[in-house]
Amino acid sequence: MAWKFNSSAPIYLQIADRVMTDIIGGRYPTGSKLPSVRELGFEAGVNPNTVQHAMTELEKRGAVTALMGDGRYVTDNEAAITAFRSRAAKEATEDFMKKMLSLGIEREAAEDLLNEAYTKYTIKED
Amino acid sequence: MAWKFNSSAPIYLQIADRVMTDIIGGRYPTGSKLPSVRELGFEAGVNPNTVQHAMTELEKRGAVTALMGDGRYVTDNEAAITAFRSRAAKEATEDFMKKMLSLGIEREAAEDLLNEAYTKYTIKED
DNA sequence: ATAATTGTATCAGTACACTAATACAGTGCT
DNA sequence: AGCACTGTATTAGTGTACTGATACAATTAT
Repeated sequence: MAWKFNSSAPIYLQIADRVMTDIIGGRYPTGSKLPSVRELGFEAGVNPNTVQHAMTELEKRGAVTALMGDGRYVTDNEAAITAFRSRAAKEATEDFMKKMLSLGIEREAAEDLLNEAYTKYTIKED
Repeated sequence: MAWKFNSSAPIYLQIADRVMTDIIGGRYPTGSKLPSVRELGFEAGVNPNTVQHAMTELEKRGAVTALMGDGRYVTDNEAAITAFRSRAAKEATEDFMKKMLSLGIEREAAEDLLNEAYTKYTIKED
């Protein structure tokens, strides 16, 4: 099934972010082999060249390494991935806080909303 | 001073979102007059046509109304703005929660990070 | 009426994301 | 050696965001 893309950002960046999140979240484990650009392109419903573009981005960030003729691998540097996770989490958290403040929503109300969201999500999952 | 834009999303949408957030946050009060497209274009450092595009977007959402030859006004429908705020807050909250979960960060850790962010922010402000 | 300010529309040009097709380069398997 | 798989590169074409210039339309103030 083709992935869902947001028209407001370049597809290659959305692919890069998704794969990056999958790496950080452990769905592509440390040192594991990634699907080929052709495979991912088929899965996502985009041209392999677009996936290639996304992967180049992830190499810039140091998250993956390409081996000519072999494939592409998640970095085996566990510490680096931990650092990626910390950074991504911190950014997401601060962005969330700033967004809520700019909407005129104070700390307590924001925490209440978050609790509500988690509760609703948890109930759904049980 | 020109606004800061993220290269990964169309500028007109970033302008639309910023103005929308300013409306919801009360920096453009209910029923108040917005800066002209030329004024905002100068302030943001973009072409007036780009601002026009952003404003058309906000009109689709029902947040602003244009009066030919006069100017552009925030809707005077207080309830609608409250609804915008609730929706935006809910979306931001759920996006945050999903992002943290996909990063492999559980509820408690996420709440800790949020508390940390607020504490740090509050200390800075005092 | 006239001037000034507003929103709106159109046109041409630039930049770039994305597609598509194709070729080439390197590795591993048989 | 040969095949199948990988990543990489190149080229051409399409769509669209954005700029810039310009013109027109409508309202308000003088």
